[in-house]
Amino acid sequence: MRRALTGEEVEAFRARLCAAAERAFAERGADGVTLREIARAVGVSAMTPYRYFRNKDDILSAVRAAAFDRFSERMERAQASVGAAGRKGRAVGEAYLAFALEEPDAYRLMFDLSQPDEETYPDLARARARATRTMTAYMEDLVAEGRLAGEPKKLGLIYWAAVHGLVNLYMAGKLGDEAMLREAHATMMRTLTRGARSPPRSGRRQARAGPARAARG
Amino acid sequence: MRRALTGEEVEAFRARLCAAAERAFAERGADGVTLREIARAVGVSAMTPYRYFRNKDDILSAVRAAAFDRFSERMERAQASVGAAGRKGRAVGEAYLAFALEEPDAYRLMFDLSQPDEETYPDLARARARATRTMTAYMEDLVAEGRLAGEPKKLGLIYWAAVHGLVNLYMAGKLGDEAMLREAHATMMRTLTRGARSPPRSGRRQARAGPARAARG
DNA sequence: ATCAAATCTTTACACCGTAAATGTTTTGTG
DNA sequence: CACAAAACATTTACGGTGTAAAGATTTGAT
Repeated sequence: MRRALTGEEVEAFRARLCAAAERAFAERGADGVTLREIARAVGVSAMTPYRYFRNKDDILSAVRAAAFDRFSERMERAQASVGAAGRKGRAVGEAYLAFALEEPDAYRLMFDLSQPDEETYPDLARARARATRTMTAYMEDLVAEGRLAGEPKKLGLIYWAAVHGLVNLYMAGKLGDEAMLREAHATMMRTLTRGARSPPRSGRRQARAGPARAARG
Repeated sequence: MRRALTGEEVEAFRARLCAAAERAFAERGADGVTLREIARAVGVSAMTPYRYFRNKDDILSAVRAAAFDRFSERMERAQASVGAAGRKGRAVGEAYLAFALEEPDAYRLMFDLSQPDEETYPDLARARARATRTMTAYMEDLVAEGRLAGEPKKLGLIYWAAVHGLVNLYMAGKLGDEAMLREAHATMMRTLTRGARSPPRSGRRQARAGPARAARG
């Protein structure tokens, strides 16, 4: 019988299809893209992609998962590249912005709420969960060192949500140019950090050490 | 010749089409909806909607504009319903959350970045601009009263962006249930407000009066 | 050489958006 | 009343879509 493709070959072809799909999505948006068009770009007949992906949503979810993974890797590298916990916040924030600005189409795709439920795409769910973990992980250090007060996970989500919202508004054209985005981001980070630094009742400078229990435990 | 429809009649029919479109969008998402299906729902032939809207994007943009207007009205009512500027922040924040929770589909549609550029849909652009104004307007009062320090417009955008991001994460399923969202929202508001309250270098309680110049002009 | 599985292509179908042609109703004019 | 014509609505037509099913082709094992 005809030799079955090795796992590597299959992966390579899936990657080629994904690459073509990614380019197409970047140009024409998720729903403006055609499976036939992707097939043409790869130089294969219209139905061949169905051998490698269940359907169009499947290929889309693969592209999205890959984007989440690139994102996570970048965030993880940003965290690893600085030693002091106190500088991780800035490093992560800047990496986040850099990703959104360098890969706006990927970013849009990642957080596009109108895309199908990811419950049926475990790879996408996994990639997304990793991103969530990455975005909240470094908060543990910051809280442990007493630089921020609160529940680390919740704090991480709040920071993440805030920046995510800012990028969204920027992409919707409500924030002017890139410089405005950067300035708003800096202000936002400063504001959040100042607000999360001290315990609720006292305005004094926060001591450097101590577990700094959260206000609402 | 046949009597021309009055403006009211035209508007009424447009409204019926929009209502059907809105329901359809809510069930199947913006791109999963068919013009023919909308026509069927209204009980009219497949091409009739083209008499009332240029094309599918046109009807979609009308639905989105209407959603923005409902949103703006709600925010404006929330601001008008409280007298003291100091309570406007909470009122607006709660109204925002209430809208997003009561009309999640409308909310999703409003902020769907994968929808076509609104440059060609002036009604949508206008409705969106009104929402932006509404979301930043009450910050003027808060800064004028010395409750917050900074440039009001930028502050407003930051608050808005933060809440928007939180709702986005919630809708992406990253925030658990509604109670989690509300708690995260409360924490976020508290954190932002504490961070924006005092001038940068001093931890002392902010005086009640005074123009409170922003840190960066 | 033949077989049969793996791979790829072609065909087929229902549906889509929408342009153009066609039909239908209503009303002012003769 | 007849009728032209405008306004409104429908039908038809076309190229494109996602994808199921059938057909064709390749290729290692026998």
